[in-house]
Amino acid sequence: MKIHDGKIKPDSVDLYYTLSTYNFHYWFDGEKGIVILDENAPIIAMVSIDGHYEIYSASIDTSIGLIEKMKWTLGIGEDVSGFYRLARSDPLLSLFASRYRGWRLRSTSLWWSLVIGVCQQNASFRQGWGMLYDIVRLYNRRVLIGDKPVLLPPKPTDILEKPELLLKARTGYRWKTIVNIAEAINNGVINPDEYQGLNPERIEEELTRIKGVGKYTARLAILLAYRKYSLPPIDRWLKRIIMEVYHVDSEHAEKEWVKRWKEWSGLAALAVTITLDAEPISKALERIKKKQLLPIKTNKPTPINLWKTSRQWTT
DNA sequence: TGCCAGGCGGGGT
DNA sequence: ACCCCGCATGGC
Repeated sequence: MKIHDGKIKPDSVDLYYTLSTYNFHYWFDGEKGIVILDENAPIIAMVSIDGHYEIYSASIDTSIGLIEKMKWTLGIGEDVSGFYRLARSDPLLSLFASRYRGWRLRSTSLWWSLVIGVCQQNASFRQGWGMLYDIVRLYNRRVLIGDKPVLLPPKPTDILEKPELLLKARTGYRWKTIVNIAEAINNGVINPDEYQGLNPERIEEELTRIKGVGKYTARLAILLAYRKYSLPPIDRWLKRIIMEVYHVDSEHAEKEWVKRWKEWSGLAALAVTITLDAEPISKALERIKKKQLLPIKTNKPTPINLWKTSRQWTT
């Protein structure tokens, strides 16, 4: 049932960029997108790009702080001027900084952030997001928003009840890692609610205790779930780009990145994938050489058009 | 068709 | 501490 509505002042935030980037068609339609405020209850906000929102909850019991949570999830009120200041004079992201200044990271729960990370392991952009798309479709968890059913990501317990669906979702050998994460959260070995106040190094330590979760996956999850940007998730793809653009060797890539981006290293890493359309590495390097450093119009799936292109992925 | 890709852990040195 | 390999899939 609807428990609240209103309008947020997005301020300097562009809600279209923020809601559309790295999203699927069932969660963003070009005008409205969902923001999950409580994945268990569940409590969901339907947010329009003009700032109007409606909050729906499956139960009457409604916790306070929902509007704050919604704003936080969308990066409203977050001061990212430091990031854009650095980006302005950066050879990779200066164009992005002027064109996509209103973009903010849209947060997801630690659980789902980790699943996102696992699906990027040793896979192309297309393959990884295809897995995520299929996971959501196959587990088919739904909640009513008004009278309309909306898909939600599966809960850890859903995974533990039907782990075999992960193979149907073509996650391959990654299925085991996803089960490990679900178990860790279910057992309380991992406590997502306790980590917001910890420093990212400490969270990374905790998360990498899960077998199959390494440095890259942990850092991507920390970035997406807690908006802590100081530890960059640097994969083979970004490492090659750093070597090319900043003229450093493989061993110094991370050091150079952090030296340049400081506490914004994680956010900058994500921005690079957006501005280069997550192209495979050889294409990405060509784009850099040709100074095509803004997203292009294409029918192939990219971070900014995934919400449109994923429509034709129906399994 | 046979590579190989936005990781990772394990086993060898 | 390193190096190196296998790993499920799908896309090219």
